[in-house]
Amino acid sequence: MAAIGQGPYALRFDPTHRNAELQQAHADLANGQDRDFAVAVAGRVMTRRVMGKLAFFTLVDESGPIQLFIEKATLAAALPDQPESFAQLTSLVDAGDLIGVHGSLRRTDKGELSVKVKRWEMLSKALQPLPDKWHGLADVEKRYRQRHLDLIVSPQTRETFRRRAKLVSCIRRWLDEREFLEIETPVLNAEAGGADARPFTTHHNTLDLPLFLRIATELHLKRLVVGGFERVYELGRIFRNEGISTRHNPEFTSVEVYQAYADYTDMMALTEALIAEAAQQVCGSTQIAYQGTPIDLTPPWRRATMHELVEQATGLDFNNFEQRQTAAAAMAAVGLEVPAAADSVGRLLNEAFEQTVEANLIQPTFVLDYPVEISPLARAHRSKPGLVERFELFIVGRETANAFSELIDPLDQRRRLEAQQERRFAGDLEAQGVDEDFLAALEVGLPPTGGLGIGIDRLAMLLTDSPSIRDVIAFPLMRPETGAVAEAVAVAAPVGGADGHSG
RNA sequence: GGGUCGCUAGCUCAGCGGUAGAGCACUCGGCUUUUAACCGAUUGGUCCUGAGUUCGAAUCUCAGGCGACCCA
Repeated sequence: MAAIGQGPYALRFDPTHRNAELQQAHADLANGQDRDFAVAVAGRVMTRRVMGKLAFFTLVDESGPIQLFIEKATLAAALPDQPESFAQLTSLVDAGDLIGVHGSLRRTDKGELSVKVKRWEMLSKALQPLPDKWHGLADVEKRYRQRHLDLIVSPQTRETFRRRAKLVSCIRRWLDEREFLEIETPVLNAEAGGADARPFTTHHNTLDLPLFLRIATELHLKRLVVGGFERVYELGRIFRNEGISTRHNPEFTSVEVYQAYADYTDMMALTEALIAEAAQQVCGSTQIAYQGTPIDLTPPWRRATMHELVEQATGLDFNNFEQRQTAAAAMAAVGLEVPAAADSVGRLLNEAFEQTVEANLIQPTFVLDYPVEISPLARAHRSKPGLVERFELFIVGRETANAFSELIDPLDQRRRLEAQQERRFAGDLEAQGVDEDFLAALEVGLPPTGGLGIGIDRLAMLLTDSPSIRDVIAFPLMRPETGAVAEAVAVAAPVGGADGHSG
């Protein structure tokens, strides 16, 4: 590189066009014709075809590819003082390098719109070769661990993350337009509440304080509603210390929405409208396909109570059961498992639901009216004893949203959280504790409020037709490869006081 | 947590008890209409790790690592 008087890593370059713009604007150029139109484009060289004094490269920018028509005579005429420009371009530039070129347009005899190169410069030299240009990255593990390579060689991966970005911005826009205010709440908390899940733990050095990463944004958002913000939301990352599967990543993204003076029926309407709009924006239709199955997201969606669905699936009417033992016997009689941890009729109902109904809810379905035992933050149902005003939305058998008429009675809330805390003391690591700051806020007065949480990753899977949550998370959590573990431990252990850039 | 499968060159893969291979990429040479360019030559290896069986192990056995999928 030194031989041609420039370094391998340029400072900057000014492209005049994106490749796709050129393809579109000059679609009328006939085969074999030149167009004296000055352009500069930049991108990554993906393929090279050199044949003596003529060469064709494919240059890809974010918008797509364009061919470079590289003719020795053209380069020599444009740069009479640099007779070696063609030889340098064809010998020094490899597939994978980022270059910028200036030239005019020409459509080749074979019909490929090309930039006829007059000048070129190396913008960034690649030291590592690209994956196989034909097969790409087939190894799933490498795709996740080296996502940058996956993005370079897989248009499908690029499209997935474009769609995810569009989904997120669409949700924010939709809520902003309806005067919901996005307020960021703490990730680090002394108490992890708002959901049943094991939290990650960390530690604040100066305060010598154990802290938990949030498992939900619920409690803080409701405190903001107490404070007078009648419509709030937060779209952000939450963390749950649980296993990894095609549907679970330890950090994932949710949007929680709270609307004062609303109840769970209002949240149902909101959920339908928001997700239908997102599908329309991201997929161009509310009728989509997921892994070959047609999914119709056109509102209104099916609504059914948990009791109805379980009865349809099993023949068991849980309204008839007052004792756990009776319900357990009935479940066993129809061949369902009866876990010991499910210590009430309500928990058994939920078990029966999970075992027999959940996976079959393919089309969007609102499942209504959950047992109070598994819903400590939801308001008691207005007419059904033992139940709460709660729904979960299922699509392709997966829980995609969860909403309640929020529990606003501070005394009832305290009793519910204390019951949860007892379960925690009894060994249930996912049970919540009592958050006194939250309860104190409720005592000031939370208006009647509807609350909703949507799992962004699962929605993104649906709208990008992705079979695994890792396909919609750019850098999913992976166990370090062998060797990296010992190294990481060695680096982490002895450090004290050096805080890097955070000061 | 259990089961199944995978791990060989930078990438995609073959080899399955007897000298570690192919295509692409890289390097060199040739070529003015290619687009998986082509032709010729060269180069490239911790066969995931360790132990065992064997005259001999990428191959068989065991243990471990990482991953994928299914189940709980």
